Amino acid sequence: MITFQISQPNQPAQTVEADSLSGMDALEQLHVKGLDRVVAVRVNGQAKDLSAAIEAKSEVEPIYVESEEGLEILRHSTSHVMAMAVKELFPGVKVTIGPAIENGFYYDFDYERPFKEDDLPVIEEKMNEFIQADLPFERKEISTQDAVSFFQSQGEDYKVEIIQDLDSDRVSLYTQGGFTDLCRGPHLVSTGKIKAFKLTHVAGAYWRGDENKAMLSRIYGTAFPDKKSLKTYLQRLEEAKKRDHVKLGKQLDIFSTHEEIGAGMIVWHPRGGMLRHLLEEFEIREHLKRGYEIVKGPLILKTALWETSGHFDHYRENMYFTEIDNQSYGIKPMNCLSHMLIYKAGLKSYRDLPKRYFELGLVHRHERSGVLRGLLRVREFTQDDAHILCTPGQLDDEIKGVLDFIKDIMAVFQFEYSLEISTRPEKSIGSDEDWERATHALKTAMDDQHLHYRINEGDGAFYGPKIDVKLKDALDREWQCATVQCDFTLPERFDLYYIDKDGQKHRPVMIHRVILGALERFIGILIEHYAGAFPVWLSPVQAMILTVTDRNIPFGEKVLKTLLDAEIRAEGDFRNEKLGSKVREAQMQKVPYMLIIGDKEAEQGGVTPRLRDGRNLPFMVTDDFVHMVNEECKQRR
RNA sequence: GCCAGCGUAGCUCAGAUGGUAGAGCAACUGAUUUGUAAUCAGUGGGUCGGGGGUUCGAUUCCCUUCGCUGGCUCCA
Repeated sequence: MITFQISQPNQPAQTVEADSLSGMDALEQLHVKGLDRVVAVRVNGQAKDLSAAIEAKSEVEPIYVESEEGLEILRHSTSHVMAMAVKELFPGVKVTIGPAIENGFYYDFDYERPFKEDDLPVIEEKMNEFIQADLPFERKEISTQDAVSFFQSQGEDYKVEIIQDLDSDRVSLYTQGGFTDLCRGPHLVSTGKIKAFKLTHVAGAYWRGDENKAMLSRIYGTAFPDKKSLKTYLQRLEEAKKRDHVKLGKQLDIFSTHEEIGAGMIVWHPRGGMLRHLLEEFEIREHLKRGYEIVKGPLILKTALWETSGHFDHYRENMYFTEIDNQSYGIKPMNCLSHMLIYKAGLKSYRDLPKRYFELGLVHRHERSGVLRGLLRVREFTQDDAHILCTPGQLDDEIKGVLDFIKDIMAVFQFEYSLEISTRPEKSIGSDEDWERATHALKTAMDDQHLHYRINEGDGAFYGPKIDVKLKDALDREWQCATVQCDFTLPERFDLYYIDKDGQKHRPVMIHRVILGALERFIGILIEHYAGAFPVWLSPVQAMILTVTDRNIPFGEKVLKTLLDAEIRAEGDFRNEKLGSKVREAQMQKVPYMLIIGDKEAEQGGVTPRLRDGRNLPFMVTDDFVHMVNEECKQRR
C-alpha cells in the first residue's frame, strides 16, 4: 500500500491509500468534472496516458478533448487508427510518420502505388470497424535495440531509420489491436473514443521533405470531439472556399490567367487594374511621407552585373536570361542592382544618409511549376520594393522605422500578421560576423518593440537574414508579404561608400524591404480578406447608378457626370431592366453604393443610396453623397 | 520538379460501357417602362484544353503536351 499525495494545480493535496494509481484514478479521486471528455492527464507538467501509473506525489490536471492539446491527442490517435486500417487493407504498405497538425492529421505511407481519393471511403470504413471494436491503446517502453529489431522484423524500414536517428536508449511503442507504432504519445484510452473523423485528401510527400528521397503517399484527415463540430468545421471550409480569390477574381472580373500566355502570369482586367492603381497610389503617398525617394530601374541587366551581385551564383535557377547583340542579359528577379548603381552615381556624404530608394519594381522569377497558385505565387510580379542605405549607426533606427511602417499599413487593412526571423541558409555569401551582426540587429529591433516572432532556421536570403511578415489566406495558409532584410554584402560587392565625418570612406549598410510584398499576392490575400467586398476607398467601382425607368436616364447621366467630376468611381446601369435585377447584379459585383434614381430622386435632385448589406440610406442631394464618399476614402474605410 | 485530381458554350455545370453533345445564367433580337437579389418570348453560340496513337469511327480508351487545384519536414 502506497500513500499518494495528489492535487490539482493551486489546490490542496489529497491523500489516497492505494497499491497503484493511474492518472484516471487520480482525476476520479479528485472529483474532476467531465471525465468523459478527458483524453489524457498532465502529471507534474507532463502529458500522460490516462492509464499511466502516477508517482506518489503528483499534481494532476485533466486534458480535455476540446482543448488544443486534447484535439492533438485525438487526431494523433486517429492517425494511428488510419495507419492500422491502411496496413490491413493494403498488405506490403510501409508506414512512416503520422503526426497531428493544425486542424487535423496526416500519415505518410510507402506503397507500390500512390493512394487515390477513391481509396479514402474504403479506409474510412475499415477505421470505423476498429473504432467500433473499441481497441485499447497500450503503451510499452522497450530498448532502442529491441525496437529496431522489432520494426526490422515487420519490414518497417522507415521506423527503423527514425529510431536510429533518435539518440535515446529507450523508445515507447503503442499498440492497438494488432498494430504497433513507434510513438511518444500520449494517446486516447481506446479507439472507441474517436467520435467523429473524416479523411479529406491525398497528396504526395517526400520522405523527410527531401525531394531526393522517396515519394510517399500522404493521406490527410481530421477528427473532432463530436459529429457536430466536425460538420461545423467542414462547413466552415466550404465557406472559406467561396472566398477563394481565384473564384472571386473571375466573378468580380479582376484578373485572369491564360494557357496561351503561360503559367504564373497574370492579366489584369479593368477592375483589377484599378485596384492595383489604388494600391500603388496609396503606397507612393505613404512612402513619400516617410522620406523615401521614387526610382526606377530597367527590367533586364547584363549578366555580368548579376555575377557581381552574387545572384548568378546563388539565384540563377530562379532567373530568366536572354541575349542581346551577343551579350548575355538577366531579367531581374530583384530590384536591388539598379538601386546600388543609383547610390554609386554620386559621391555620398554621411549627411546624405540614410538614402531610401523606393521602386514599384516588376520582377520575374522562375518558380517551380508545382508551386504556382492563383495570385499567391506567380512568376511575374510587382514588388513595393525599397533599399535603404545607411550608416551602421543608423541601422537599428531604420529597421524600427520599417517595422513601424509595416504596422501602420497592416492596420489600414486590419490585417493580423505573424513575424518570423529567417537565418543563414546553406547557400549564402558574406562573413559569419556580418550575418551575426545583421541577425542581431533584426532581433534587437523586434525585441525593443516587444514583438513576438518565430525563428525559421536557414531560410534567409542568400545575402542576409530577414524578418518575414506573414498573412493568412481564406484557408488559413500563411503567405509571406512584408519582409525586412539586412545586407552587409552587396554594399561590399558593389564597393559602395560614403565619406564620414573623419573624411574617410566607410561602407554603408543596406536594408532590402517590402511592405505589401508582391502586389499580386497582396491583392490575392486582400480579396480573400474582404471576401471581394472592398472598402469604399479600394473599391474599383464605388457607386453604381441604377435608374428605375427610362424616364430617369437623363437625371441618372447628370448624377454620373457629377460623381465622375468629383473623382468618384461611378458607373451607370441605365438598361431597360427591372430595378430588382439591377440591384441584384450590383450586389453580386459587391459595389459599395447603389444609387437608386426614380422619379422622386429626379424631382428632388438627389439619390437614395443602398448599401451592400441591403440597408438604404435616406435620400440625399448628390453633393452630400460626394462628401460622404470622400470622407470615407480619406479615412480609408 | 514530384504525387494525386481536374480541364465540355463567355460563366456554373450535366452527359454518353467509343456512333462528333445538353441545361441554367450571360449574349443577341423583340415585347415590356418597371422602386430595392433575377419580366417574358425567340435566336445564335462548342474542332468536349492542344498534339499523336488504337479503331470503320474518339470528346469518351492509350500516350504525350499545356494549364488549373491540393500537397511535398507543424517531424515517433
